[in-house]
Amino acid sequence: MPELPEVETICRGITPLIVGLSIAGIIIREPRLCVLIPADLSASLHGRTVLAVSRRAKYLLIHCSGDCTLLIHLGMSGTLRFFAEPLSCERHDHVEIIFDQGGRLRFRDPRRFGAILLSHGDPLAHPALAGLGPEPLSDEFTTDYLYRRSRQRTVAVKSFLMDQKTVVGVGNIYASEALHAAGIVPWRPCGTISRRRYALLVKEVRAVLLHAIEAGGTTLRDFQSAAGKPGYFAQELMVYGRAGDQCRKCGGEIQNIRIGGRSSFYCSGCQS
DNA sequence: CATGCGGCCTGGCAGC
DNA sequence: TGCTGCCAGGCCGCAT
Repeated sequence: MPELPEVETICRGITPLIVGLSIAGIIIREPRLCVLIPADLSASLHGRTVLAVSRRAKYLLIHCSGDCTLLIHLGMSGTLRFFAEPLSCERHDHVEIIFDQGGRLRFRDPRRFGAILLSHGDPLAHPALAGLGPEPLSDEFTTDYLYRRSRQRTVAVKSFLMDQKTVVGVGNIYASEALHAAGIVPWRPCGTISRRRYALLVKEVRAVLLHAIEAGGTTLRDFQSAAGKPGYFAQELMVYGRAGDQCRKCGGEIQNIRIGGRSSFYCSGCQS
């Protein structure tokens, strides 16, 4: 589910709801998601105040008092929702953070590919975050950077783009979308792409992500914001999930092939 | 080192 | 209706 726009949507959604609240406790029903055992996690968080919420790559960072940060990854199927009132929990409601002021943050993740980590000190130095590439919406993500990094490499440009060491936050949906917008066929070896085309790709990656954030993310099946609302970018997808349909730009037929084990969508009319 | 693939999990859906 | 197989937004570790 969640690529950068979805995580950003959650981040913006929960920030005004939980900043300033203090943590009364944490309920962990599925310990496999957490690196720390429940008792340790609970002890580490109890009594701390939420100072800020931010996003790095596809991780959500909940910054707490005492130099302690909760890192939450939503995996493929995770959602994070805030409830003002206690509600009975459902299947796959694995973790819940309860606040002294009332309200609770609930982490649901049917496929359990998500993770909850705890960082002391600088969260960006945490092993989960330390080796990641630049943020696509930052100044570090430039044509030169992508061009230089891709030289002498043979991986498909789509896999290159989805590699979180290249650039973070771009997953299967937005990689297909950005490559379509840039007119680049997804299987092209990344080392054979010109600087000029990378310039366009950088621009289109940024554009598609910003556009998706504005729409509140893409809801294919179960993504929802912290308030439980779906994202509206699905209706604006140009290629993802549209195999056999007409390209909205050129009328060609959208193709679906597998690259690096992932479904990849493109239009042979617009992309080369 | 770079690349490609299987595995981790469950649910939903198409096809029989 | 019910079963089977396949697919799914991510990422890690292993074999080549």
